[in-house]
Amino acid sequence: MTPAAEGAGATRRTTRGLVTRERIVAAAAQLMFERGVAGTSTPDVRDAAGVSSSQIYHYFADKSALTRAVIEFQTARILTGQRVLLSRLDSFEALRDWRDAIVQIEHDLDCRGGCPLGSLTSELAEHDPAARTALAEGFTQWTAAIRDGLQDMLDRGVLRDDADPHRLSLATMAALQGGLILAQAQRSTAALEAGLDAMIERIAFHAVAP
Amino acid sequence: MTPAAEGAGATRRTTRGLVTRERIVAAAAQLMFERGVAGTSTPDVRDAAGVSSSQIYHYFADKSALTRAVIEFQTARILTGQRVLLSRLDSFEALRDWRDAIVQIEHDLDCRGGCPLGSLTSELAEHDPAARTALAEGFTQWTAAIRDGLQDMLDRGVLRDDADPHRLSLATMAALQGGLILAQAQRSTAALEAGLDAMIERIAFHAVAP
DNA sequence: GGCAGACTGGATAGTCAAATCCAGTTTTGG
DNA sequence: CCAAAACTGGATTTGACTATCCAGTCTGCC
Repeated sequence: MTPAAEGAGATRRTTRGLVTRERIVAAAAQLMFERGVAGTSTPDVRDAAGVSSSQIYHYFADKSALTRAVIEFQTARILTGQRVLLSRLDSFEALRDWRDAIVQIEHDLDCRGGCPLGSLTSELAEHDPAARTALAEGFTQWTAAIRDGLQDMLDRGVLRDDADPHRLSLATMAALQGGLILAQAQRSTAALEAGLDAMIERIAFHAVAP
Repeated sequence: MTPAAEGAGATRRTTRGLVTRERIVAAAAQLMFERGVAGTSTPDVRDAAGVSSSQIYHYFADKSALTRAVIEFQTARILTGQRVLLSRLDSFEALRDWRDAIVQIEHDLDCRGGCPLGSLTSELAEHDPAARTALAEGFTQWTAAIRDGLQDMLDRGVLRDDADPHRLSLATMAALQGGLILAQAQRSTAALEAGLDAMIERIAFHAVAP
């Protein structure tokens, strides 16, 4: 009946339908970012997206499926939104620009909302296995983007051979996520700045001597 | 009518009542840690604590008040639970022991649950100001415990004067929180280990030369 | 231009949790 | 030991949210 559910195989929808679907996901993403998943009801999404209830269940099997679409949406949003910065995260200057941009964004938001993926993680990881997997994949891609930049620095001889891009990128992502959590709790970017700065300095420790 | 609500001023309860109250908080804390606040209903807490519904509302004005009590409970639990390790977090050996203990705990939990405070933060910070304040205070105390150990190392000449205990403790807490989030999403302690190791190495950078 | 099916809107079951009420029991202080 | 208050248990009310249903509309295709 409902031909699509989600996923790849099913009969594709019209352009108009896909636009509507995307509008629902975008509205849900915004609301879930602001209020959390549990704090976002389907009537809320309906009103914000300017559609009717049945449409949500036309495009998504249930709220859980919608949530998974939101995770993919946020992952894509982060990766494309930071593409300019991430694609050449291959020098200390670029690292510092990236750090400054993140701190600036958080500052502009008055430290509200944390990380779009991090917030979803603590809310969903333990009772929605599919969501947890999708979030893990999102973090993996994000971390990989950082790792690639560091690998590039290593290949170009900016970093010494004893630098481990994979481990450093994991540590950087940890500092970022924790910094965002603390920013949200304390309404201050101090921990975020300290965490990212410490990681950049840690990476700089592996730089070839000036 | 309900004389207590919570807080300091009101008529104090009997020992028996306080024990019951504590049993409710402990049960709620465990459930909220496992399933999140929204995923924990008052009937769940009632059953887990072995009390009846009305008792919960006898001791707490509403679910929000219970949640705040859980935050204080978890803060106290962390600080006392890590007291042995935190009280003398004043050498590199102690730092590594602390790091190992945290990784071990997370490993024993199969990376489930994240941080008791971190999980609550992303769920509550944006729609419960009192909870956000309580969480911020919890993080501040926890971070201060780390900072005191680093300050001690600085005072004893283990660290050089250019080390900033406050900033280093903030960065360490960020790496810890982010590491726990990533552990929860990826069911692996890799990022937690990388983050904490990087911070310890970062601190070691300030050590007086051997 | 007209038909099949995709798409939409609002109304509505059915479920579950938050919070209240009240009758009965236990504890505490004098 | 006795009264007053604290405490307990379960039933109940109220409200909100998830998910479904169905009648009507719009779109794309021939």
